[in-house]
Amino acid sequence: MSVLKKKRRTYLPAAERRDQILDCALEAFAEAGYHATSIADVCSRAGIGRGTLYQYFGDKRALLEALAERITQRIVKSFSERARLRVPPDFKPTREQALQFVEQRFAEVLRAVFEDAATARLVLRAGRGADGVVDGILRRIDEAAIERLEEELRAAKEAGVIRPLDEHFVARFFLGGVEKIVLAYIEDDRPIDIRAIAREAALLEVLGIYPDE
Amino acid sequence: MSVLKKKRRTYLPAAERRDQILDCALEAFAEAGYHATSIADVCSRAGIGRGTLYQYFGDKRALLEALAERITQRIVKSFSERARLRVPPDFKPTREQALQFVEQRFAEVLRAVFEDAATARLVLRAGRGADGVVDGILRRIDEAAIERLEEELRAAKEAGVIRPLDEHFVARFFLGGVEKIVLAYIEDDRPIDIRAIAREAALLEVLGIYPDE
Amino acid sequence: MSVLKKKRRTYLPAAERRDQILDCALEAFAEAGYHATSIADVCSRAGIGRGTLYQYFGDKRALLEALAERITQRIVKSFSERARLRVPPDFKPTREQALQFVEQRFAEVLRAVFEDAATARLVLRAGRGADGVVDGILRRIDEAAIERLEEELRAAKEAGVIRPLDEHFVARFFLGGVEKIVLAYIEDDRPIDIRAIAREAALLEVLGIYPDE
Amino acid sequence: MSVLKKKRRTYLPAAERRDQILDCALEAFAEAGYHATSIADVCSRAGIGRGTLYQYFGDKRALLEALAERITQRIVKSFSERARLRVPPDFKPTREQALQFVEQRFAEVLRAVFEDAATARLVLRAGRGADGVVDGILRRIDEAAIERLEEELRAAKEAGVIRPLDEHFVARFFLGGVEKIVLAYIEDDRPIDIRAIAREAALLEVLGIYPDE
DNA sequence: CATGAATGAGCTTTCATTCAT
DNA sequence: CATGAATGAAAGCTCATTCAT
Repeated sequence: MSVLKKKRRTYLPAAERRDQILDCALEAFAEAGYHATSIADVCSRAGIGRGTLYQYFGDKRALLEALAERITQRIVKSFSERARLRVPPDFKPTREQALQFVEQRFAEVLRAVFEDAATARLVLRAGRGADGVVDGILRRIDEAAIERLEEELRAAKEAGVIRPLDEHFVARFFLGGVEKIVLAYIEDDRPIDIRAIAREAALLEVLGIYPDE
Repeated sequence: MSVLKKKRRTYLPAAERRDQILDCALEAFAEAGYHATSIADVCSRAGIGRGTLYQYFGDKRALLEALAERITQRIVKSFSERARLRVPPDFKPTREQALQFVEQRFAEVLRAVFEDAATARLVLRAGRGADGVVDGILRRIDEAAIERLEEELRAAKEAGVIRPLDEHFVARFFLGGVEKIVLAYIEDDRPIDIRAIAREAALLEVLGIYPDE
Repeated sequence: MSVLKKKRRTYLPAAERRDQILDCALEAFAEAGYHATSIADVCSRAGIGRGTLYQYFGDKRALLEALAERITQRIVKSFSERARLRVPPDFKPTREQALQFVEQRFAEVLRAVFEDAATARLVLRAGRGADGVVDGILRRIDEAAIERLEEELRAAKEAGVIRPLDEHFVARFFLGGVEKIVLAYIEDDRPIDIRAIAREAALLEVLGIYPDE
Repeated sequence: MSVLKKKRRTYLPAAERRDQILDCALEAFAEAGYHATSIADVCSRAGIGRGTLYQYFGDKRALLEALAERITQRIVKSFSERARLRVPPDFKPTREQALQFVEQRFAEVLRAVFEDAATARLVLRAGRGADGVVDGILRRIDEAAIERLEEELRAAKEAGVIRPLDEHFVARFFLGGVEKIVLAYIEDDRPIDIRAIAREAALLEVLGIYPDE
């Protein structure tokens, strides 16, 4: 009778439904934050009943954990697919070569973590302080990125391509810098210009701010 | 009448009571995060009834806002007390001079924002993603710091003391780096070693990672 | 297709499937109680999908009703198979004869109702307070037993074999006593020793506690 | 404006409020059973908000536990107030004396446990099978009564006033009988005639069913 | 100024039941 | 006959906020 949104029941293979729910949860968390998002919000986005969500995720936290897990997987995979830095003996890159290399490396990390604005929002803002357990998971994402950067720095240092420095500190410091820039993009709702960020950050990392003599 | 430890009702001048409540709130938020902290937590720390708190703050968010405000004030005051960078014409600092200057500047910012671990926790973690409005306030703290750094960079650039660069980007980037380092201290529950952080960050800022020729 | 332990779908004639489901339901209810048992519990015990159960039973309560019905049937049948007490005129049993008779009678009732521990659990504990309607059904089981005992008492009284008494009261009272004892066995998870219970109860019923003169 | 039941907020001393809630809960549980009673039911009976109930009881089970506790207390108190059976040496009661004594004893127990119909309902029906923990508490009530009866039987046996018997069995058995009778009253919604029950039960206990010679 | 009992909107979660396959 | 993904009413519970004292 009524033409109103009675939204016929739809069936989906389990794996697809799970992914769909995760997509909706990501969207919702990114928009409003974890706490401000209710299970009902996520479900209505997904066009499912509340009970359905609970067939796939034990509770609200599990949803966020699964989301974080999915991101972690993507990053780990992205990193493991690229070969590690191999510096040939006695290779002395020019400044420009060094710049390009660093820039590429940054871009790679950025693309993995901030593939889309929603994920960036989740990792950098919506998920923080949400819950002790989830905080831990999000931190692992950072640690994975830091570790990766660190390895590269170590290789470069050993090859004498960069000056001696505390790789862990530097890796963390620069990831922090990059994240802060990404955050600014997010907060202004601008699309994240990964290439530009990577370029500027590389310049900074390689040259510092001291002028050439 | 009652001889039981009924925690005799205490009276305090309004301003003092307000400050005391804020102190307790800061403590509580820093320990458990904004959402995980209940009004009752704050009140019992302050040794007051729940109604009393509401005579000083309209709602829970107002508490966080007031806290952020207090921090912002401190930073603004701290900054305005220090003279702006004045570079004499034709002054060419040595690298060491530049380093020392940058280090001092970082230390100053760090001390203002991360004076105590609780405040650092609040700004960097507990307050994030807590609430749209509050996020805005916390962002203002960052913006204040960035602006300050930016001004100095601009002055230095105009004096030709540093290479040409996008001051806003650089200021934000380095604040992000510093914050990330501070966050690591917080998460490991180590006391924040402001001097060491400032030194390392200055090195990085001034020299980058490229080796001397 | 799938090689996974997908528990191949099995087909059963309706009557058999129905019985199997009832067996599983009895087991589950006895173990955890009616409310604490979920339809899913019963189904997984039976190795069937949830929808299947609903082809045999309209709802959860119907399951319990069917169970109670099955027990009632068994008791009624058990009783109707045994001849009623026939006291020959002018027969004066000795005490020992009376005792043996009463004991046998108790044992018979006990065996019918408490044939297995699961049924006993259901009737005495798991089903109680479960649901208004079901309570009524369980009560009918009791009433059947009471009625049976009552008839025998009446016959005995008319034959002058026992002292004058309110048969209904006595029948109910002694059933209550016996049930309480069985309950104690159940709660301690001991196997129900029907013979011993019947003996003690018979002694009590026949002799009371007053000493012989 | 509206004259509708806006039910002005009422304040009560904590102890009174607690008792009032317990009274309402007893009433509700007795009428509908534990599971079928919702927290909202209890609260609306008490004319309070749902949150108020949770200031006094941690959760729904705690409500039932408190109720059981209150009953246990009353029984224990009632028992401890009465002197234990003291049989003078060489005392041989007549049958009638024995009867009167037993009758009094039963009446006492009955009055303690089944003071009001609602409590009787709770103990015998509404609370059973409600929840593992509460079942335990209700069982303790029974055990208290059984223990009491047992002690008296033991004293009587030692004095040679009754025949040798298993006191524990007999105590439990007779409590079961009495409860079953009370249950019948409850289920038929008749007022519990404690005096009549005690009389009949005493007759049965003392004399059994075997006729006088 | 201070209190804490009272409140109820709103959230998460469960689970008996339905139905497209 | 059988399935299990989907459902949503209904429940328990939390906690920021109010207000009579």
